[in-house]
Order: sequence, then structure tokens, then C-alpha cells
Amino acid sequence: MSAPHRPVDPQQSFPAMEEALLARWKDEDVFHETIRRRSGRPPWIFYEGPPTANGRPGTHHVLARIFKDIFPRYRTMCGYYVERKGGWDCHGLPVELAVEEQLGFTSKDDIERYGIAEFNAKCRESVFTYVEEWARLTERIAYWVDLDEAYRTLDDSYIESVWWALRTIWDKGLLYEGHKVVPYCPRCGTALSSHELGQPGAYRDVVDPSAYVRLPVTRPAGPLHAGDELLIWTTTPWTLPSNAAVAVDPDLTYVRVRSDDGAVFVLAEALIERVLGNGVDILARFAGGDMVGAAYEPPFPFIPGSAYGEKGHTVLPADFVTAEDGTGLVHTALAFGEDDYRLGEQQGMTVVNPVRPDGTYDERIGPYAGRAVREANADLVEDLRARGRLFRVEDYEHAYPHCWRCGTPLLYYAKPSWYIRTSQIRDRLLASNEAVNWHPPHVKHGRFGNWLEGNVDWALSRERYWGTPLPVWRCESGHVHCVGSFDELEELSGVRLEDAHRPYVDEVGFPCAECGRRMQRVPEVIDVWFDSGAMPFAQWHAPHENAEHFRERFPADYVCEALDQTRGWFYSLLAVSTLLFDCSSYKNVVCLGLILDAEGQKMSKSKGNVVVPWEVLDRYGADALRWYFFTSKQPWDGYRFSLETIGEAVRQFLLQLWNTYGFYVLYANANGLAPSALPDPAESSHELDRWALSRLSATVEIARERMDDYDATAAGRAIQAFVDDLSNWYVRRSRRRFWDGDPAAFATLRHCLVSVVQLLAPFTPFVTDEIYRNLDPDGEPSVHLCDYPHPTARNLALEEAMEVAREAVRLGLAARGQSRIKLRQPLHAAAIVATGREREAIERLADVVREELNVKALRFVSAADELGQLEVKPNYRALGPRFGRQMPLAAEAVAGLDPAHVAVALREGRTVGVVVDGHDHELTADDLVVAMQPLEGYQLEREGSHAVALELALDDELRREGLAREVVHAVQAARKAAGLDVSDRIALTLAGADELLAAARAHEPYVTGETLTTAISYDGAAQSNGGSHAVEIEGLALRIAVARA
RNA sequence: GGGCGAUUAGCUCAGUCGGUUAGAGCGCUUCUCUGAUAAGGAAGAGGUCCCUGGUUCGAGUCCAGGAUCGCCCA
Repeated sequence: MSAPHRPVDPQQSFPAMEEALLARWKDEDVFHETIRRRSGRPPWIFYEGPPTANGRPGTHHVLARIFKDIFPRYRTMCGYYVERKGGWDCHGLPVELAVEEQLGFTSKDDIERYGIAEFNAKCRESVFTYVEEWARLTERIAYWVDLDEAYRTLDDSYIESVWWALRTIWDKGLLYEGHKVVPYCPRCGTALSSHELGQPGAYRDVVDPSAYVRLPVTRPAGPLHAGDELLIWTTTPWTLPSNAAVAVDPDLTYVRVRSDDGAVFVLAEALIERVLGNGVDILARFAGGDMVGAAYEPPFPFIPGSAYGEKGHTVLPADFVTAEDGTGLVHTALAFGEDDYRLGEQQGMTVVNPVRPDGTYDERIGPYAGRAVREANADLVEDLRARGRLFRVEDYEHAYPHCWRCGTPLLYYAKPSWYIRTSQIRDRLLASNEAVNWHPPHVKHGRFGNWLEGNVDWALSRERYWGTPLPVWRCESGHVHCVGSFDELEELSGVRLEDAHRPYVDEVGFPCAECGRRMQRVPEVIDVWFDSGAMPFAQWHAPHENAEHFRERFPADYVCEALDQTRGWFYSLLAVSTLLFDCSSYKNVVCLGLILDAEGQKMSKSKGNVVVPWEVLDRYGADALRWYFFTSKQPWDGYRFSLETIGEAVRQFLLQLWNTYGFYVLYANANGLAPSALPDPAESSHELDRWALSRLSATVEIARERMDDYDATAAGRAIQAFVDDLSNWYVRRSRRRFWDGDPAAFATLRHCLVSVVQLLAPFTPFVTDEIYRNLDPDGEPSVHLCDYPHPTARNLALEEAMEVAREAVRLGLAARGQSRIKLRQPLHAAAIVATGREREAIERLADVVREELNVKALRFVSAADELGQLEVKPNYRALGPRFGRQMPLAAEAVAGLDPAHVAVALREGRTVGVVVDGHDHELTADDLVVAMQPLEGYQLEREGSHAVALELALDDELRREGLAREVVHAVQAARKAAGLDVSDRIALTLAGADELLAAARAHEPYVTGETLTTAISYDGAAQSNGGSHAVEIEGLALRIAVARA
């Protein structure tokens, strides 16, 4: 008889098993088969948010990728057709920076000298530096995604789709060139989008000099006198050479005050004390509006007031001035602040920007020309001091934005730039968001919703090289045209693009349709976030190709990324699709939290606390890592991650599952029971079997319900709870049936195990497939080709009854523990306090309870005062609403009742009367809780109204039986020490104390049966045999010899 | 400075509609069981449910204010 199942190694290395399964999946093409099986079924759409492969994948990428994996797997098993097209984000500054670093470049000039074509060729290579490690990790963690068919944002087809999108937006009048003050990186030579400002590490605390500067009035207005000094405050001294005006709040109260040294300062009244201290002499009070028009001497002489127009170096009214900090008079440098720029626009002033794109002053700033602006701060302040123009300087610590890639402090800087007028469709963005199901839900109207509320136009252009070129052509007369396809460009120019990137696309020109002059592409490329936001259609080259294909796959049912993508991909997806299709690209989204180290510190290379995913995978395997991420907590709360916590996940769950499976295989093989020989588990009449199936069905219900709601955590925990029930209750209580070869027990356990691995397959795809293939050799080739289990009929009464019985067992075992009488020693009876349904439940499962407690009989005690004293308490939940503020009085009245009377009355279905505050009330069984108070000296365990007591008296018969069990225990140990298999038959020889031998004789069928003994002797002849074992049982000697029969 | 979230045992986390003895796992101590054995069971130690105030008969749970941490924004 060959064994029905491959033997299970209890010491199985999970990583080794996983490697073997990876090879089999590859051979059998299981992933694609799971999709092929569902072709023609309803689609369920998943979009992959593209990572960039120019950096190594880290643990946080593993987190994202397994959450991208689990729900598509689940939906596939549920019968949906779930394609999983991978993707790579290829463009953008990170790539350029890596190449610049490699080539030792420090500025854009270096790139231009090197050649854009050559530079972009390097970028193209660099994008995929780590693509193999990404692919290897992706496969190793069993993220089933099609990387062979992955979309790549650098492909010309992808770019053409992006062009189509931009052209469509252009046609709607939502693409425009504007001049705005933008955060600008002087090193990278480009503006940063607001999402880039949102990258981790963008805002850092820095200390800048904050200067109070004196500006003498040269032409007074209103109450001002010539020579009065306007006090202004700035935290960016480098903008002072560009001072164009001073802004005041026309309605705020300002004062002229005389200071100690005789100077007259002008500032807001509310800020006198903060700026000047106490005891100043107020000369005049007036509204800010009164000062408007006054002219002053600027802090630096480099740029004359006239350069800004008529209003240069005068006092202007503005709506953004507050008396919160500073002086109430705001230094205004038109090119370097959004408010400043807007004010200049309103006042018809000319913007003068003496700062070069590389962040240095130009020749207009005399001695400072060529210097990096922020580095000049200190010298500028000294310069002011030397000329008596500095009132005070202090260190000012504030969070200041930095370039998220190169770390350079940004400048706010007026630049021409291309925008998408997203602010105009703000309401549509909000409406799109309304339709999205967010996990966790608070993101929807919290972080993300608030962000949409404050939507500003999308700064789209980048003055860089490696990116999707902005398809806008402009002629010398300023006419502009946006191109929507390569065909269109070819028609216009006669040139077919072979590479849509710079510099090739820059070389294509054509005559202007309006004036006939040559049109040339504008130099900018676009924000990479627009690339990724365009992936729903661009991944298919829609609409130029596959338009229908795309429509069938839009929008996505599911996307998942880390929480930091709220303003990244989640926004770009929503914005692009709302601009084009007026709806969101995704219906359900899961946000993942941050991964911290074991101490709660953010993982970073500089701290050296990064856990490399490979370490975990090599030591514990992918299933362990996946299980930890799925079930340890809600994924958006973030993780405290360490190797140790993963080890716990293995011990807690995977080993328990593995042992239960190993147990099945061991005994199914020992009994030669093949799956085909087993009965239908649903036919079993055994209570434990029916209980297990009902619990299984309950678990299936929860798992499906939670997985449908994208809650892997609760689903996984429910499955784990079932595995625990299976292992620590079903198997434990059924062991006898397994070694007796009861087919119903095997059928039940096998069905439960197979169902469990089907439920778990999306979570831990390796161990589940290993188990499935061995338990169901005639079934599907892989568990991943199975259908997700469906719930069957529950038996709620039985589930409840088992709860009650287990509670009785728990209490009984606790009493055992207290009594110090070993569990191997049988006792006469356990007395259980239970009435009504609870008593029925325990009677129904009496065998289970008796065996577990090792007692001969169960005795029920309905009049519970036999075991302890009754106590009656109010049921607050029921009585609280009824009595309200008189609840304490009611509780008092209840406490005054006679518990014995109450118990009798309630058992007989009568009500109990109480008087509360002079009024009569009737209380029913629901209104009262009858509990036990144990009497002194009883061996009793109680909890609430439940109690179990053990009868401790032993007689000779019980004692003999206890000794017989000790003998069996010793023989089993001897069998094991002799290296016998569990099914080997033996010849057994016993010798030693008469009392032990008598006990064994008295229970000989039991002893021989338990130990698979075919021949037993008590003559001690085995003493001469080398295989003899000497043990001591309760002080009595026993010698045991076993030999294979 | 603003928004969002978190704070429960030494650690990791549950805690439903507000209900009166706040739980689990890990770790620790003691015992026990064992034909799954690096598993299982019992007992013990371990708690200012972040703080303060409020609502309520009753608050870990609801409200307000504050603290600390994290993320996002300015």
C-alpha cells in the first residue's frame, strides 16, 4: 500500500519550500493560467502605480506590492477576470539626478555641454538599473503581475497618449502659460510642483537671519514726516536688493513712535512691544491707508524705484498684511513671493528679477553679482548694519522647503510656466472624489478632500531634459499650437518622430497656420506625475490604438499605494481622469502607512536601521512577511518592523497550520486513507465534525465579507482564529478517532484544511499551495486555480453549545490545576452549574467535556447554592434606560433582594417586584444577573454565572486506572525512545512494583490497545534484554522492554 | 501656525450600540499535558485605558481643552 500523501517534514524550511514552488509555478505557468481560466468572466480592474526602477526596492515596496497582490488574487478566485499589467515610471528628476551624479555634473550647463541626446541616452539606461532586482523581488514575494507586458512611461506610444491628453485639455482651454511665483530649485534649474514639495524631507527646519530694516521716508504722505523710518521685517534678506515696495494693511492702526536714540519709527501699533519693548513714546496713531503713496529710500541702491514703474519704493495697500508677526509693514519683492507678485500685478508694476536661474545675482547687484543668493544673507545684513539701516537681526528657525531630490533650499521665484487650470474644475474633482471608496475612510474628506478643496492650478512644465516633451509649438509672433499625435506632427512638419524625447522633438518645426512663421517647440518637459496620472489610457496607447480595450478597463476597481501618494499618484490619477472624463480613475483605494523600525524610528540609510527585504525572505520566507503585513495591524496605521516580529508571525500561525496539516498526513498515511476513500464530510453525524464545518462556514462568511471590503487584516485574523480552533480544539478532541482511522474525522479535517488553504491562498500563496497539492492530489493543479470557498449552512445552536462546553472545560481545567491532581488521574465526576439551554448544550457535548476533564460523569447542579452562594445583580444595560437617574436606587433595591428567591422565581418564569423611590416595578429575567459567589473550601472555579466543581475523592478503581494510564504514558515514551514508528506493533514486557503490574493487568486491553501491543508479559524476563527502560511512577519502580513485533 | 491620525499590560495589538471585574498573543514565574512536542493547557505577576474638564444613572468608548508622537500642508 503506497502512502496517499507525501510525508510532511515537521522541520520544513519555508524559504526552501517557497523556492521550489516558484520553480513549479514558472514551469506550469500558474499565474497566467489563473487569468486564462477566468477569461470571459466579469472583469475586475487593477491599476499598477508605477515604481521607478532606478533605486533598489525596499521593505516599504514589498508592503505596497503584496497589498497590490492580495485583492486581485482574491477576486480571481472569486471568479473575476483580473489582468495585472505592470508598469514602470521612467521619467523625471530622480533619473536625471542619478545620471548627473554618475557623470559628476553639478549644473544644467554641464548637461547642455555634454549634449542632451547623450544625456537622455544615459537616462534611458539608468532607469532600469535595478529592474532585475525589482523583478526578482517581485517574483520572490509572489506578487503576480505581468512585468513582461509592463507599460513604460518612456515609450513613444505612452508619450503619444499623454500628448493626446494634453491636447484635449488644451482644447478645453485649460492649458495655459502663466507667470507665477513657484518654488524653484536653483541647482536643478526647474520649478517644483506642489506634489514634489510634498515629498518626504522637503520641509526641513533651518535657521535664517531675520532682519528688521529701517527705511527712511523721502517723500511723506499723510501723517508721516520726512526722515521717519519705516520698519520692515524679513526672513529672506537676499530679497532685500529686490525690494520694490512696502505693503501695509490700509485698515490696521499704525503709529509713529520715538525710540531711545531719538529716531522715529513707523510700525503697527499692535507690534510695538514685540519689536521695540516698553516705554516708547507714541507720537501719532493713524490708519495704514493714510501712509499710502509715501516714498522711501530702499535698503539697497542697486535697482532704482523707477525700474518697477511709478509706484516703485512707495507704500502700497495690500490684503495680505497682518499684525501677527514682523512690524505690520511688509517688505515686497515682486519676483520672490506669491503675494508680492500679485500685488505688483494689481498695481501695474514691472517685475524685476535680478536673480539668475542658477540662483546667483546678476550684474545689476553690483558687488554681489555672481553670488548664490542665500549665501549672501549674512553679508547683506552686515552691509545694512554698516550703513545704519539695520534695526535688529535675530536667528529665526522655521521649516523651509528644499528640493526633495538634491536637498537644495528652494527659492520662491517668478517664472513663466505652463499650467493646467485645475482650480476651474475643483468642484468636479470633489465630485469625482465623492465616488471613491477610501481605506481608511478618513482620508477621503480629511487629507485628500481638504487638499482638493484648496486646489491650485497644476504647475505642469519643467525646464528639464528627461521627460515627456510638452507638445506645444510657438512661432515668433507668439501664436501657439498644441499637437495631439505623431500623425498630426508629421502632417504639419513632414517629419515622423523616431524618438519623441528631447532633443529630437525640439528639432521639428513647421510653419504657423496663422502667420506662416516657423513654429518651434517650447523647451519644457512635463511633470512626471502627469505621466503616471495618464496611465489608465496611456498604458494601452489609447486612444490612438485600443480605444475600446481601454474603455472596458476604465475606471479601476482597485488601486493601492502608500499614504504619501495622496498628493502624488492618487491626485494625478484623479485630476487627469476628471479633466478628460469627468470621473475618478479608481473606485476603491487602499492607503498604506509608513514602516518604522522596532524602536519606532523611521527607517533611513543614514541611521542604518533599514531592514532589507532579502534578509527577511531568506530567513523566514515570503509567506511570513506577507502574513505579518496583512494581519499584524491595519496597514494604514504603519508598522513597527523588525526581524523578530516576523519570526513571531511564523511561530504563531504558519507553524500551527503546518503542524495540523502534518498531523493529518501522518495519520492518513498510517491508515492508508486516500482522499477518494473518504466520505462526504457533510454526511458526518459526529458533533465535533458538524461543529468544525459550521465554524468553517462562519469563517468563510467573515473572510469574504472582510475581503470584499478590502480589509485583509480582519479576514486574516478570522482565518487564524479558525485554524486555532481546528488545531487546539478539533484535532485535540479528535485524536482518538484519528488513530482509530475514523473516515469521518479524516474527511472533516481534510475538508477544513483544504478550505483553509483556499481561504488563505491570497495571503500566503506558498504554504497554501504546498498543502493543497498534497491534500488534494486529484484536484486542481494549484490552490490558486481553485474557487474561493462559499459558505454553507451554519449550525448556530451547535456553535453556541460548543462555546458553553468549552467554557465548562476551561473552568474544569482551572479547577484541576488548583486541585493538584494530575489530569491523567481519572475522577468520579465534575459538578457543573448550568440550567436550561446551557445544560442542554453541555449534555449534548458531554463526551467531549468528560474526556477533556478526565472524569467519569457529569453532574448538573441547577440549584447552584450547592456549590456556592448566589448573588443577584442588576443588568445595567436593561435597567439603565428604564430608571435613568434613579438607577443607583434601583441597584440598591436589587441588592436587597433574596438571591435564592429570585433564582427560583426567575427559573419558574415569574417576575420579581422591587420598590424604587416609592413606586413598584416588576423585573424579569432579562433585568437581573444571577451570579455565583463561591463558598469557602470548595474546589470550584467560577466565572460570572458559570461554575464547575470537581469531586476529588479517589477509590481503588480510579487509582488503578490512573496508574494504568501512567504505565501507558511510560510505554509510549519507551516506544519513542526505541525509535518506533507510530504504527509499529510491539511485544511488551513489564516488571517492577506489584501495584503497577496489577493496575496494568486490570486494564490490559486498554494498555495493549493504546500501545499497539500484540504480546504482553509481566515476567520481567526482559531485564536481561538490552532494550529495557527503568522508570518511576509515583515512587514505584517499573521496567519496560519493547520490541517490534 | 493649520489639517488628518495615533496614544489601552514590559512588547505587539483587539476592544461592537456608552453598561459597572478592560482582553488576546508574545515575553516572565510556577505548574501541567503530551501518539502534532521548538506545539498545547492552567495559574500568577503585570493597567493612572496620555492628562484635565464636561455630558450621562453609568465613559477606554461621546464632547471640549491640553500633552506627546507621526504624517500632510504652510
